Amino acid sequence: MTTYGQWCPVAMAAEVLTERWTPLIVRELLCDSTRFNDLRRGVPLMSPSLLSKRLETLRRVGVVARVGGEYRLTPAGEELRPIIELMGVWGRRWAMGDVEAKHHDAGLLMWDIHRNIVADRLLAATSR
Amino acid sequence: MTTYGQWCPVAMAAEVLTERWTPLIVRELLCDSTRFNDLRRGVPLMSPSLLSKRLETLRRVGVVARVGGEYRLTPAGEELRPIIELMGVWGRRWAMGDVEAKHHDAGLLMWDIHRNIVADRLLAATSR
DNA sequence: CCGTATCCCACTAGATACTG
DNA sequence: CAGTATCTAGTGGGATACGG
Repeated sequence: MTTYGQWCPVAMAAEVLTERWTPLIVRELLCDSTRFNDLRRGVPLMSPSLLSKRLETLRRVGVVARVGGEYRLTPAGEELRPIIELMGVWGRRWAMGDVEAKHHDAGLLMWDIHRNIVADRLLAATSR
Repeated sequence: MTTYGQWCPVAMAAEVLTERWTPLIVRELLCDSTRFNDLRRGVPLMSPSLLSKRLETLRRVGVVARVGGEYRLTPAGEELRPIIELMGVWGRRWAMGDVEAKHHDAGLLMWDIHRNIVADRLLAATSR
């Protein structure tokens, strides 16, 4: 977790949240996955060693706590919920097929189509 | 921008937002920095070539548009505002000195002290 | 079931210099 | 002012195999 060298709250949050896979792990934890292999099933394309490493990082920064072999969000972790939820709202609106909601701009539409194609290809590999 | 291979809105948003420096660039754009060198001043530790690359990525995914030599957020970009703002709230509460607001847990407090020390060291290098 | 260890390569991003 | 080019070191993370 490299720092940004800025005394800015956004940067602080970014240091925690913008590591690869981390928002998805938090999403799983918010959905009450608590065991290692539960979490794995939520991010099946992530290697177990990396998941382990991320959970350790999250523990170190105080977002996750280990309670009796379970991973649980701390209060600080729980308060990431609105951020993850808003990310979901944004992603659905702007990166997925929620075309009705957005402006019918040609550039955006092209991007949307592109993203759908990519996603379709990947859909074969995963369930969620 | 590698994908997560998940048909999940959180993952879609994460693909855009969790690249290094990106949330800070969006923060600057939300504060009405529009010129390249304005943005640079906001992220002084970032190399210009990387900033250029990030802006191009943001343009490609439809978050930023170039209007007459200026970088401006699209509607999709503008709708990232609540996410960045919440990141700021979280960062201030949990990663900076807003001790009053959090539980007086020893572990968290230690972490807070640690973070402050790190930040103090970095404060010499940057203004913001 | 619950992880850790190891290997290794692609790629990221930092440094620096340079140009219109 | 507004970027682009180049170069390289380091590391993040994917794959795989293994141990508690």
